Amino acid sequence: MRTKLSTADERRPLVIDAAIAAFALTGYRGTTVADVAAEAGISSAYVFKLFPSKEQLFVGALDACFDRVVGALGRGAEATTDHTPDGVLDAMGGAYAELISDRSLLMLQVHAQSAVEVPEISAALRRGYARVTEFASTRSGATDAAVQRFIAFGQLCHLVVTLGLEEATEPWAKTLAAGIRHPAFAAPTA
Amino acid sequence: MRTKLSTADERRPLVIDAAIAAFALTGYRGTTVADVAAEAGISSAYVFKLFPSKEQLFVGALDACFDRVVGALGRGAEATTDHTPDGVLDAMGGAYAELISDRSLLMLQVHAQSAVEVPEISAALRRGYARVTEFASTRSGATDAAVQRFIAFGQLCHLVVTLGLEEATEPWAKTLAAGIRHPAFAAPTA
DNA sequence: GGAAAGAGTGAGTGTACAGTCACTCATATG
DNA sequence: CATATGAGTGACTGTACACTCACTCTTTCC
Repeated sequence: MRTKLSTADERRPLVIDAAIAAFALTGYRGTTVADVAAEAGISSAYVFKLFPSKEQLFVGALDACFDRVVGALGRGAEATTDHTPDGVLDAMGGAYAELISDRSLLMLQVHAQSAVEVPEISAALRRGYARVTEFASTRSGATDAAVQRFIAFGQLCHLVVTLGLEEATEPWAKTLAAGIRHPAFAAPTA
Repeated sequence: MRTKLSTADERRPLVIDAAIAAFALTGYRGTTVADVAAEAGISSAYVFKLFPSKEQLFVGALDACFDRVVGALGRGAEATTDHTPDGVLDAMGGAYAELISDRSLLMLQVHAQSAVEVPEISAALRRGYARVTEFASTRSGATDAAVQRFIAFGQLCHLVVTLGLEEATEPWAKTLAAGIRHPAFAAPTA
């Protein structure tokens, strides 16, 4: 049979996945709803039946992105044997590096930061960073300074990946990328 | 007299200024050439006489942005009395905080990072960060690790300003914004 | 004065895109 | 079978935007 119907509630998360992938490539303004629809394998008209607007679709993708980030941090923290605050933060960093190996989740955050003039997106981004910061803080028990440093190097990681500096050979690029955990070197999760 | 002609070479840098302001608000895709033209007080047709394309206009604005950043770092380094590597880096940080007090230069960098799928913009951004990193490194004489940290906290600063966390009261926001030099507290340049 | 060069614009053109609508088809249930 | 519900779409609309072009007005220089 040509058609395989599923329910809207089943379809929505799949469209969110497609939205993460599509928006990660070209950002909020640079990506069309038709792009997302194509990635999801449905018509764009149906995307608008599942989500009220492009804006809400992006917000849904961003929320899902932070769900995964927090989940990864939690799993990283779970897996480490070094239970000192710094040890836990370090394990979270490793888990994050592994999570973002396909770049989509990372680029989505970068693109969201560039769409903060849309109030709903700004709010979602704040929500997301609030969750990440609070989780890193309470789960690790690290000092505020250590948590701040953790996030700062996370942001540096975004820059490094965005500019593709992991494979660059220029000295300045190596300075910035030093020790940034490349997916290939990421510690196994289990 | 109604009209006050100036030469194209005089006009171009003014349009660059306008482009920095306009693109800073809504990013590369979210800003129209008409927005830039309005900011510059000329017609959009003339913007296209002065710059070959919107893309080149954005690249011009981005290059000018990094000119100013490097200039500010240099002036900051010049002004400090603490000539240790860390002292110089710190002075540069203060100068940067002051420079970005109007947010335009900061937001332009954020938006550029979200437009890296445009090759020319990606190249300009790499050029810019190369200049900043190399300058910070050679001018301060600091270790690679210290320079990396300098840039990492610069990126954190971008996040803090983008999300407006300087004035936020939530604990997580204070954790991220702690010690980020707010323009109001920036050290005087001279 | 007059001609050349350049500053600057109004009015377009072609295209792309968010969102809508009327519709078709599949499935479920009595 | 009949009818209702909901999945899913093709074709459309209105608008916005990058870029062009033919044109006018100003300045300069002989």
